Amino acid sequence: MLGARPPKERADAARNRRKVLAAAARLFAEKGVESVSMDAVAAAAGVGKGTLFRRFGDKSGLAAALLDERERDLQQHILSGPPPLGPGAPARDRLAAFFAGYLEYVLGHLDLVRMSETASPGARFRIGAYRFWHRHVAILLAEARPDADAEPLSHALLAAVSAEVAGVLRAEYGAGRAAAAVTCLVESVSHQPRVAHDSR
Amino acid sequence: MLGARPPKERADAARNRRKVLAAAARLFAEKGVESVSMDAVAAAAGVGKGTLFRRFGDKSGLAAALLDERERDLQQHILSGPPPLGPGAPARDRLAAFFAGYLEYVLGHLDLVRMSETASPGARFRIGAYRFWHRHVAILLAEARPDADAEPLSHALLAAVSAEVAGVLRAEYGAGRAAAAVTCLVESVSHQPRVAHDSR
DNA sequence: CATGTAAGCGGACTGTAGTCCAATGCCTGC
DNA sequence: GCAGGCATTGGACTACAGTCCGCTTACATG
Repeated sequence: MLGARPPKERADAARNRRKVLAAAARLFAEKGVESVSMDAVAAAAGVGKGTLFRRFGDKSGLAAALLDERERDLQQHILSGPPPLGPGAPARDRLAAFFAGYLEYVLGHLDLVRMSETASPGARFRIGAYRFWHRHVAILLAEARPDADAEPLSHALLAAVSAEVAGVLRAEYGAGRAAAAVTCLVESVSHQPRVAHDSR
Repeated sequence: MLGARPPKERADAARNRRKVLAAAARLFAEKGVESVSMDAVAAAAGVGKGTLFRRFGDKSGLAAALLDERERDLQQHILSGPPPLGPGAPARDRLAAFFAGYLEYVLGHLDLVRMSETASPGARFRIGAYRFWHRHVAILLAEARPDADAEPLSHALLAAVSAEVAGVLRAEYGAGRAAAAVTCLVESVSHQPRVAHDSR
């Protein structure tokens, strides 16, 4: 079986991981994500810098780890919650519900998500969670718009709810108009277009 | 009058600006944008680091300055070139033409554009050129979709052709499918939707 | 041409992300 | 219970972006 739990985590490693996450959560809440350095996190957690980086890779990895729980929550709702977010509703409605929910999630943790997406170039697309969202959207989109190329189109749609863009939308127009614009975008794309009028 | 050419540029300053731009262009072409440090640019140009930063603000500013000429070219075509990129075609067609042209521009200078957008957080939205593209798209969109909130929606559309997203699209699906997806997105959004069937 | 002055200059300095490797101590097999 | 191997550790180290400020020099003015 593939899920043979690769090796195993040593006890001191697990302890350090918990210490780091606790310290990071506290510091980020206290001083704001931007102004907390990795040195500060390491010092507050009482571990060395090397440990921090070995475990989380880089700053975006640390942010992703902190977001993990919230993400799983949304993922659960998608996989087995009530419609329209969960299964059972038409693809169009599930798409709209997902984007609304995801936008809310991003705006609720804007700084953390931004860091997880921008700390290193292209970080956003390598995070495991992004692959999940992309897959979900692509599957629904393929159903709603069988004429379109769902995979690249899904990346294009998800671009609109990246932390940077979501942040600008809310800052410039407020949360309400931001959400409405995203919904409009998603509904426009998930509608099957009229058949071309010169369809021979 | 406002356009009174604010102060004026000192001769040595102009000379240094040219030296920096030439050196940066050469270094970037030689070694790749990512692996050239600002120190290296300053050294190659024979100026101090302070000069470099005073003039261009930060690394994204330097990249933007190098892209300036190409950008003006596209802007010219939009403002006074032949349709559908220039004026004279229906808004929907102009939108599609703009996004196709802009995607080509981004992919043609991917590393430079990426740096201009990501060197500092939110840099993309502060660059003067972005404001121009956004304005252009918003005006066309307001015409094609008077029912929609054109300004935030334009940000959402432009997100799909950011350097990060465009790069991933081309890397994963090739330039052809990337362009097709962007076109599909834009056309979907710029089509007036069917009137809701329960329109009372 | 002489002079005042402010724009411009440059490089030392700071703070941060991320790397590296010798020392440590956890776990496994006996 | 013990020993030996190897994952883990931690902090010194590197490289880089961006700041600061005392010195220089181009230009306007008389």
